[in-house]
Amino acid sequence: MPTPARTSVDAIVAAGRSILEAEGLDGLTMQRVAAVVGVRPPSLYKRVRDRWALVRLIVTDVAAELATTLETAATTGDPRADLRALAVAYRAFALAHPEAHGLLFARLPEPARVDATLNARAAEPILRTAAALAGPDDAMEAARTVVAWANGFVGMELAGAFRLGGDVDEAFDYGIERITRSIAAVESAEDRSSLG
Amino acid sequence: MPTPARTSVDAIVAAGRSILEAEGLDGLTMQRVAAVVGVRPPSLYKRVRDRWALVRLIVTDVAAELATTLETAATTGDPRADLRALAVAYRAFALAHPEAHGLLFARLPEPARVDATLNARAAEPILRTAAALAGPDDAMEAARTVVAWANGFVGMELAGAFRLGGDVDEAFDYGIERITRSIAAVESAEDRSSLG
DNA sequence: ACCTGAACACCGTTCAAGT
DNA sequence: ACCTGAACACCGTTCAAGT
Repeated sequence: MPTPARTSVDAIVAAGRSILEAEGLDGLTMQRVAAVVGVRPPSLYKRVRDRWALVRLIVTDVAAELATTLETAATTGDPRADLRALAVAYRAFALAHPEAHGLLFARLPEPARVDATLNARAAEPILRTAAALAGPDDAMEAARTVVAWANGFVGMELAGAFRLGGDVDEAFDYGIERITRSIAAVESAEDRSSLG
Repeated sequence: MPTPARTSVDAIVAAGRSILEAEGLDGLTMQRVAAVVGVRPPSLYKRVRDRWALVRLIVTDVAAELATTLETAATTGDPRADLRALAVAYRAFALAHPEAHGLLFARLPEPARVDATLNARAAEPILRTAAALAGPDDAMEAARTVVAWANGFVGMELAGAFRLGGDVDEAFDYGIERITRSIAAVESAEDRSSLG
């Protein structure tokens, strides 16, 4: 006799994300997840293969949310303004979901790695903006430079690595401004005057 | 009746580092460490408070090694060449010790966090070089821009995040060159000609 | 079909008892 | 002093038995 489902993959992923954010990856246990969705731990294995598969589902969820956030962040049409908006949106996302963001770029075992196409979707707005700024030939290198900087910046911020004083917001502003300038194929008038 | 010590903190840390690099943080268990150093797990608690304290000792060891590596990397006296040398040395260190490097910037629980003074020692060569290039007023922001970029770049490289094709070495070269140029207080002659 | 208790292998950690 | 076996609480995972 069939029994009605008492939970769902969506509920499990949602519970997992909230536990992850509250207690970190170590706190994300199958037992905690089961307790939150209201089943016994063995029942989770009807929906997800194992804990790493659950982590993969969570990371995928986070990556999709980030991709959507970035897609809606670059809207002005001016590549310089768009690049700054992308960096600001990315940083805000990371600070709002520190554990989830950490997982996005953590060294995870193969079964927890997110699909490459999703990776591409999140990268697309940056790649497009970088191409507009640096020209098609340098687009990939320019995009990687921006992404590496932004990723490293918020990663260090979240890891508490900026411990030598100074204003972190100021360093962020300085960074995005200099990097934008450096990957631009042609200097703007302001660049020349401020460099003089 | 006193018993001769059968292991040492140094041996435990060394074993821990080698297990970490071979099997990742999840594989770094007190049981594996005990087996490698040749004692039973409870004996480890005579030398380290708990597993996170051991992680802290390991991270401290790695950070000290990185600091020494960076200190000996910037030697030409030319800040542009030194900055590139620092970036190259940092990347080589990270690629040679991927798990250890990952730990260096991971979101670790408080008891595993490394001492701030060691942080400062590792940052010093970069801060000095950035100051020579960007001037004293922008030194901190410039150093943070370089460090964020380098850290993000190798972090993404190690996490397998560069999956859209293109040459990763080329992106690294492009990045360090553009960032160096962008934080320099005064343009060099080559900058002007290549920007023209 | 889905859920569960029981079970197994593993882990971190404590502690009394050994030398 | 240091080391150990035994023990406890916890974890991931499997599986036969329930509905």
